[in-house]
Amino acid sequence: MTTPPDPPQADRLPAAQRIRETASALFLRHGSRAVGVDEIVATAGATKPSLYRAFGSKDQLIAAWIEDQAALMWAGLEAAESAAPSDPRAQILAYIDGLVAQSEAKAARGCALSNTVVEYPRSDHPGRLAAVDHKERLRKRLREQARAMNARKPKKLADSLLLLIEGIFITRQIYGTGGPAGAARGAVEALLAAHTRERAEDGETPAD
Amino acid sequence: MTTPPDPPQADRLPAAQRIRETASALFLRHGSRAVGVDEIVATAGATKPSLYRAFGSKDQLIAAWIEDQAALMWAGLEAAESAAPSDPRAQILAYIDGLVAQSEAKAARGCALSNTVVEYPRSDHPGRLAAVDHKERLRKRLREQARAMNARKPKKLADSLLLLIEGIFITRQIYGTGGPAGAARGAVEALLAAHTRERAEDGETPAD
DNA sequence: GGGTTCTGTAACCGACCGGTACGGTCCGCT
DNA sequence: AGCGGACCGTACCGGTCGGTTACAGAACCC
Repeated sequence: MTTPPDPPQADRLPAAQRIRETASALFLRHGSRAVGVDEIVATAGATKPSLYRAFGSKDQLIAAWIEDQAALMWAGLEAAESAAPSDPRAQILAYIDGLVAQSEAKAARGCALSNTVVEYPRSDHPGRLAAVDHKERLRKRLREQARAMNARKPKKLADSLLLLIEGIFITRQIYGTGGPAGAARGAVEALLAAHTRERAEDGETPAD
Repeated sequence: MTTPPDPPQADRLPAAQRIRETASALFLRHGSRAVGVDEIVATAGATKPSLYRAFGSKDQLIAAWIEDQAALMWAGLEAAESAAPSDPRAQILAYIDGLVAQSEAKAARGCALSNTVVEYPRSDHPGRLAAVDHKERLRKRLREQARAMNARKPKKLADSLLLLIEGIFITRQIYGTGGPAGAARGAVEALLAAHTRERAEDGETPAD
């Protein structure tokens, strides 16, 4: 009698998955710090014990969310790569174009990974750790692509691109949809040109 | 008898000022969301009523802190401008160099304004409003400087610089002191060169 | 049919959150 | 001398935070 035993009951996803998806949506909209566990389980139509059975703590739920978001990030990168196989320059441009396009979406709120790093400055937070880890790997990947296109200073080029990419994410949050992201494509083209122009004056450390 | 009436009593700053300075330090280190009012007043050697009498609410204290941080930002910009009067190109480079240098400081945690925008996605937060306002003005100022150096597309140049500047701030938090900020100077030089090189192919909208 | 797995109910915890009513102390002014 | 206001601290408020417990019911598989 205590249990009004779940109205439809069937075709419902398991509680852990509902919680994960609901938390993802809420975290994206309001930031993981602003969303409480009570709100998550209430919105998901689940209960706190289910959350803690599946994830152990709110911090670990955040880490799981970060992994999901990182997977999306990698998917975007790989889509850009497969869109122009064996043309690293076109891959980079396609990736940037994708980021700019999604930053123009109404509800976009930058990069979940970067936001989490900002929200949790303490270096021991599991969500922050996961986010930083993926960002390091992104840096490596960009370096590989910079090398693949025979950039004169691949590390500098990759880091310059990283500055622009991260800039796209936060400026979206600061300036809204009409923000500086619109200049990203042109900036990337200029940087790529500067790093791959033939026989320039050159003359800095060859390791860059 | 209830009041052990303040040991030294003299030469102490007023409570409001102690609270403001203490809050600033704590907000910078841990983020304004992670710091509670109890921690602020305890660290400042003050009490909560003093905080609420002087600032009205925690949100307004955050807004006051943002104003302080914005003043520092403007001071940095004006220092760069007066360091190279009537040479907007050198001013931009000096400003970027200053940002990179301070991003290499041990305890640096990016830009307080940008961080606050990330921490408070809701558009009605007084701290966020103040931060966005100053960032808009920064955008205007960069456009003026871009025009002053006769850039071919001053708006695009200014926005490109903004992407790099914001990129410096967050990548500092993601990658630490050895991060992509080191590539900023070179990237800015490349962008300035691309926008001011004489008689290039040109051919885009003249309003940019 | 019996065990296992998954889930919800309901109550609870200590800590901390932002915020406030009230009373005291000290000062300058008249 | 006396008074008012600026300033500040003590003590307390209700609410919410993340996290936990014991228990009960439903569905599934053998």
